[in-house]
Order: sequence, then C-alpha cells, then structure tokens
Amino acid sequence: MPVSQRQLEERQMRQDRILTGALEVFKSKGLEGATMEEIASESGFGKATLYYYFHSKEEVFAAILENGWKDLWASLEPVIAGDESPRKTFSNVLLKIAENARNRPGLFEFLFNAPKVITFEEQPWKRYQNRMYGTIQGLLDDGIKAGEFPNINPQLLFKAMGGLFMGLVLMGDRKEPVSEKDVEELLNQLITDPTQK
Amino acid sequence: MPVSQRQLEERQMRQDRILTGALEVFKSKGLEGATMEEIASESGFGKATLYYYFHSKEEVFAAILENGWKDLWASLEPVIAGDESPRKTFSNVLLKIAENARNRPGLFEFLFNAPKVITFEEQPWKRYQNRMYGTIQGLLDDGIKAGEFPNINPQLLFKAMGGLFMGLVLMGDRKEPVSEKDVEELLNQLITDPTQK
DNA sequence: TTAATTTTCGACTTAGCATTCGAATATTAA
DNA sequence: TTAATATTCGAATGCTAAGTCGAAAATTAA
Repeated sequence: MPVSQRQLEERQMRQDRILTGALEVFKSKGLEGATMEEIASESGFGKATLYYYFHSKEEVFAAILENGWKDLWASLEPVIAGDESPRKTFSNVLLKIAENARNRPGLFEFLFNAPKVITFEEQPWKRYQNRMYGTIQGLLDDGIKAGEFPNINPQLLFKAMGGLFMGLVLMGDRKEPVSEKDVEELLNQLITDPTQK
Repeated sequence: MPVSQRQLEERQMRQDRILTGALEVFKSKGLEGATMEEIASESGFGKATLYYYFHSKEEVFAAILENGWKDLWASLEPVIAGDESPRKTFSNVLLKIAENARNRPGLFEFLFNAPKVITFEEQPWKRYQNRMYGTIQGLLDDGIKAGEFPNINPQLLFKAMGGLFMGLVLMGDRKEPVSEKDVEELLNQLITDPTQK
C-alpha cells in the first residue's frame, strides 16, 4: 500500500542522479553561482522536479556533503577499529582515504574544498568531518606518546601531513593509485620513526 | 588645476576604508553572499558612493587581493634578493610571511582562502601569487640540488611545508610572533638537514 | 561671494533566479 | 477499465540585490 521496495530504490536513484549533476555544477560555479535551472538540465530533469525531491538548493548542496562524508567515514571505521599500532593505523587511514579519492576524485575534492564556502551553521555532515579529523589527531597524539613519531605539536603534524597528503592525492600527476609504499615513504621521509634511528 | 596631492591621498584613504569594510563582509559572507549595501554601511558610506570609487563588486573584491598580494610580495622581495643559501633564504621567507600574517591576520587568511571561491579568470593578483609560489618552489629545488634538503619531490615538500606553516601561522593559539627559532625547529624536525646527520 | 568640481546618497530600475502553482502524464492497484 | 497516487514540467510569482540616476551637499578656486 505505501510504497514498494523498487519504488524506493528508483526514487533513491533519481536523487543520486540529481546529486551527481549538481556536483558538476557546484564544482564549476560554486553554491551561489549554480542555478537550479542548470542543475536540472545537467541531471536531465525539469526544474520543478528537483523540488519534488529536495526542498531547496541548500538541501541539495548539503545532501552531497552529507552522503560523501558519511561514506568516507564508513569506509574508515573498520580500519580505525583495528588493533594495530597508532603509526600503522595512521598509515592505513591515509591509504583508505587515498582509495576513496581515487574512486571519485570529483566528489573527494569537493568534500575538502566546499566547506570553505558555507556560511550557514551546524550541518550534519560536519559531525562526520570532525569525527575523522578528531580520530586522525588522536592517532598522532597516541603515536607521539608511544614514541612512534617525533615529539612535535600534534596539531602542526596534522597540518603538515594534511598538506602533504592532499598534495599526493589531489595534485598527483600520476595515474597509479597511491600505494602502501608511497605512504610509508611519506612517513619515513617526513616523520622519521625515532625507533629506527 | 587637476587634483591636489592631498586630494589624491584622501581619495586613497577612502578607498582603503571601503576595502577594509569589504574585507570584513567578504570574510563572513563570501563573494556572492556579501551585498554592496552591507559593505557600504560597514565602511560608513552610502551604497552609491561605493560605485563612485569602484566599478563593481568584483572590482572591490579583486582590489583587496591585488593590494594584499602586492604588499606581501614587496616585503618578500628584498629577502629573496639576498645572497644567502637556499635553505637560509627559505627560512627567511617563511619568517617574513609570518610577520605579515601577524600584522594583518584577517587579510592574510583571506589572501590564502579567497582564491578558491573565484571563478572568473586571470586576475592581476594571480601574478604575485604565482611569483611567490614559484620562488618558494625554486628555493626548495635549489636546496635539494645543493643537498640541503632530503631528496624528495619538491612539489610534495612544498605542499607539506605549506600545510605545516599555515598551521603554525594561522591556527596558532599562541600570541607571540613566530620566531626564527620556530622556523628552524620546523626545518630541523621535518626536513632534516642531511649534512648534519 | 560665486561658479566650478568633487563627493555623497537614497530612491529607482531591472535582471536574475529560487521557489511555487496547477495542470499534464505516467504508474500502480483494484 | 478506472480511480488513486506518484512523477514531471514550464509558466507565473516574488524577492533580492547589483547597478543607475539625479539631485543635494561639500569642497575648492577665483
């Protein structure tokens, strides 16, 4: 009587289709610059139809971020839950992030740049983002305590790794995926393991 | 007959006043979100007066960036022209940037974040930005060739230092200026000098 | 003082765009 | 088939904000 499973799935697919089109437009025009008209034609629907699936342009924008961060976090969770050493876990987290970036480069870049544009506060996706950043910082904290990283302010280490890693993942001219070797190299060259001295 | 020196100076000051107000509004609302109305009231003029000094909102935005990058570059130039070793020059450049950031934190943050928002192409301030990035990359290149830095892809090193340094300068909870010691520490901890091994 | 010039500004015009409406079309279930 | 429900869409609405106008006030120069 209500709605069949198939119906729900088709609805979901249409939403995804809209979101995919919207991502393209947002990437090239930004939040304000993008028009619903353009998002509609990009995703193959009429303008009014977008409003059948979403309440507003902001909601479309937020949905992209929400889904993106949620998926990213979901893929990270098992890695973090593992019981490896902080340094090894840290390395695995970076690898997993790189894998995500490789699969959907457009979305990934958007996830990390879009937030700068937002003015309206408290969005649900922020929770995932904070959780991820918090976890990574925690790993660095623990690693430093355990003597696996040099004794430097974890906040700074975080920033440095962030910049470096984004460089590797986003700006890479290379076509091959980021390998375990790459990440290990990073860690060894920039963050010397004191125990190996 | 034309315009007196004082008149020119006063005009300049009014433009600066507008730019200062605009910076505040742009920072909180972004390029699209900011209204000329708000910029006007923030800087203490009527809306129409803004158009007496600038042709459009984009021009106001661009003027902030142009002035900012120009000043930053001007302060860097003598440091770069010095004849120290690449590593030492690199360190001095970072110190000078930090000094700039300390003097006008709001502007500085804007200079480094705003570009992400821009869609319209080729702006004059881009030339200063590229010159600075190019110079820094060149210093790293030279330093690597001279064996003063570890042998790592300069692009990556650049990203890493960028992330780290921005962390130090922008996110710092500290109130004291970034000191030579801080920068040396950075270099020593993250980018071990191979000659010291 | 007075005429030119510079500066200021609120009201107005206008264009673009988010959002709504209402009617059509398609799908489902009986 | 047929009625209910789900989906689609272009046209109409309304608002916001960039940019313009024309008149005033202030300043300068004689």
